[in-house]
Amino acid sequence: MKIATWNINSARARVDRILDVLDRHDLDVLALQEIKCKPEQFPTAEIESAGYEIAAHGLNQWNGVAIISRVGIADVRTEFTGQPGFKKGEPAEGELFIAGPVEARAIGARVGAERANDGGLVGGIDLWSLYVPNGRAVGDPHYHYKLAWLEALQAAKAEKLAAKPEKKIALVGDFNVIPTDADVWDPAAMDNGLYLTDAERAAFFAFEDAGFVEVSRQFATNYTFWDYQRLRFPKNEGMRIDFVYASPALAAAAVAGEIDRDERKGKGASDHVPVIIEFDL
DNA sequence: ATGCCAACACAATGTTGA
Repeated sequence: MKIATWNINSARARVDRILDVLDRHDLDVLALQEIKCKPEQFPTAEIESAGYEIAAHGLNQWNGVAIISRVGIADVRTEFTGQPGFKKGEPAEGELFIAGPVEARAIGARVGAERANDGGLVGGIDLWSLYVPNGRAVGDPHYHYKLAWLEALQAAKAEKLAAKPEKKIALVGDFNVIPTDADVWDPAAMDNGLYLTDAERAAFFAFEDAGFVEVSRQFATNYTFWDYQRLRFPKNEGMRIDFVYASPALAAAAVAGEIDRDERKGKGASDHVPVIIEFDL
């Protein structure tokens, strides 16, 4: 099964690129982030015509996540257990951010499963398409929201994995964290060190402590994001912030992978490129 | 080469992102 994750930066503005990536890489499943629309605005007809089913979650023009699959989509969830929300404003004394409505930053579904006679699902992967909050600036309420969001995700998924260690779980998406200094062209260029702080990195690597394995790094070394500004792509001044965490049972099945750097070329590219993993399933 | 920010809502700019 071939799975990819891609921060698309508007699904409506890049329908042709989505269709091209599905076809070119022969993808079974594509997890998207930043679809920037509501489900009813999503380019459903075009993608269904290519033979895929869609589960999309978007509340407004911000954020939004989706899963596209030609191997089935079942048991769709639009938030994870304990997912924090956010509200603008000055936090009260002793608070780091104001809890508010849960944003459209996570969608989970079982893909590639069979339907048993009793109606239950057998096999497949519990796949989550995730768009981690950016954080805006170190110390900003959005930054604390980002850390809380990652910690809540890690806690929720660590619990699931501990309860069923043989489960195939994939946590894929835009983590908005630069895990090591090798994952950015110049660590000193980052505003206030955002994406690089010890707290962000600890939150990122906590998934490993829970048993998850980041499976893209063994197959690919290049960046996944290049800013639109300042010739970042032609100069290859990028960042690696999109990842595929797999539970042990799933990670063992990873046989190939790539980061589709060419997808950043040309007019109308997203600022992120797809990260693709093939599982022997 | 791959090229100098883009998408959205809304109706001129403002918000957001990384």
